[in-house]
Amino acid sequence: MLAKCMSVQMSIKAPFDRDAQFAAKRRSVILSAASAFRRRGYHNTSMVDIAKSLGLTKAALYYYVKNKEEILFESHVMTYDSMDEILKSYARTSLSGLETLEAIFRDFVELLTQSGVSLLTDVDSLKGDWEVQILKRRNKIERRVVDVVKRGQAGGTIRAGDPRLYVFFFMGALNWLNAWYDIEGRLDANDIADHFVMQLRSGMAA
Amino acid sequence: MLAKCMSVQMSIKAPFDRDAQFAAKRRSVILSAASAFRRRGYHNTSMVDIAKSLGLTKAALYYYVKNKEEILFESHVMTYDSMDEILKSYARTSLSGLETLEAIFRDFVELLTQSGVSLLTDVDSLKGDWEVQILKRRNKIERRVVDVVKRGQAGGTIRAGDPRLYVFFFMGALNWLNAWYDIEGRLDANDIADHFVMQLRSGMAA
DNA sequence: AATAAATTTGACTCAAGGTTCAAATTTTAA
DNA sequence: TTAAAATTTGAACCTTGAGTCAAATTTATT
Repeated sequence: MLAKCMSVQMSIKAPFDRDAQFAAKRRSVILSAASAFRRRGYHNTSMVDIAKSLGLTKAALYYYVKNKEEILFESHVMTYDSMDEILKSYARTSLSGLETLEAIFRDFVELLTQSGVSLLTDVDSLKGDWEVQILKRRNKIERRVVDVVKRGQAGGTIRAGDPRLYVFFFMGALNWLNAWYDIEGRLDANDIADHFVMQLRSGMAA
Repeated sequence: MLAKCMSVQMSIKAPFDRDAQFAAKRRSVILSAASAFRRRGYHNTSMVDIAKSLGLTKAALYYYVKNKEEILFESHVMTYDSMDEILKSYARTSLSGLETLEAIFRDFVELLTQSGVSLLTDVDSLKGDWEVQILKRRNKIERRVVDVVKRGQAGGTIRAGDPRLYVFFFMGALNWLNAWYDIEGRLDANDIADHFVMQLRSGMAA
């Protein structure tokens, strides 16, 4: 924790390596933990588990992180950052509403199958402000996707119906991915993405 | 626990009330807990919480139940029992594959929104044989639904494609229901069922 | 009313696992 | 080579919550 406090004052002189290395290690702590959370769940993953998978000791983790809850929080943040970026990349697209939705959904599926990032459901284990922040971000993302659906409906590419229900429906599919993806090893990530997008399209096209 | 052991020997003489009452109370312990698990998650729900919501003391719960894990196990069992029943009721139907699937899905949605029963995701918190049993039941149900999809494909009512992926897709939607249903109070359970079935149909029809 | 069975409780034990910290070790820079 | 900073550790601490049990209380039976 010292390192992080120092870094602000030292950043003028300190070589970039320092901070970068610290950040990289911190990041890998969170990613490694996130992957364990996804498979075994937050409460079934102990700090010792996380530490061992990195060749460290439990105590060492606290050099990078305030506490276990912060790890959960940060892993959510990472996921939402990636999703925000995806959404942003389609902000001024010339694609139709439906096409945009398809593209976003495909990127989401790829995000969750390819990278280590995962959609996390243990929001209830976050307390107070942390929980609030994460729920806000989730809502923000859902709202943005809902807007795309509305655009598609206005433009006539997406069928009528409560936009929120459309979004909930396929966000659920996305979420469920975590429960079986790495288990059914024989399914190819691309096949999944193709199928899901196909089902999204035929389920929503006007 | 005595009561349960006795009941076997005493069942000849004992008035039905006794066992029935015990079973009813045990059942309500499990239902009440399941509902809390659904909202807050298994690990965020303590035995004290469960007890309080029934006007009891933690210790009293152990009169009806071996331990906390058994509650989780039994609540899964209850859900799967209900689903089995739904599946069974369409075993010898004359409906097409697609129509059968729609009907099943509608019943599933209603099961999860109307009754206290919930689809539970905390399987990882079950250990050893208990986990195995529950996973077996889940697989069995998924396999049966997959069979319906295959039947629909064979009969030409459902489009081609990996049947498992179809099932995973809408089982995910079903599952995600738990995450937002009772929060968004303004959505009517029937509207949800209607929408979901509509999206299922248009997403899978040949 | 009296007795037995069923049900509930308060007070306790116990283990798991998150967190802390001073000391040891390693890395970096002069 | 050496001193300061960064990183890691072992050994404890501490909180939470599951599970136990003998005793108290309630309910049913004669």
